[in-house]
Amino acid sequence: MNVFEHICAVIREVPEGKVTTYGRVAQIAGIGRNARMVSWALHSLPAGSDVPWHRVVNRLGRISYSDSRGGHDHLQRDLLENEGVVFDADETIDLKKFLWAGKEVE
DNA sequence: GTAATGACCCGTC
DNA sequence: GGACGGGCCATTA
Repeated sequence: MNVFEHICAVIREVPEGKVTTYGRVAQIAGIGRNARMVSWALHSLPAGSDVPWHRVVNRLGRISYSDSRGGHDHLQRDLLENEGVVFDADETIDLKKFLWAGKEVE
């Protein structure tokens, strides 16, 4: 199976109001430290995908979107805030409260 | 076919 | 405690 589907499956497991990091998704997806593949997957995600890609942020809890993609990152932040995720004054998410534990704590 | 890049993470200085 | 570099695997040129 393509890692792409693995990554999508993991991201779909992320509940609303929660966020996860690339490394976490990569770990759960079974690709270890290949967080870069996660970024690639999100970058290659179709427009009508059921994957909440906006819940995927970097390890610091900041929005990752092609280095803000020139200013279109506000969309992702808006989606997260709409789900109950609060952002810091520095556009950073409080991972202590919103970081999705994942399946590794089963 | 080879070479370079990538919305990143971890380890070390 | 903070900053820098290297590395993982897959995709694209």
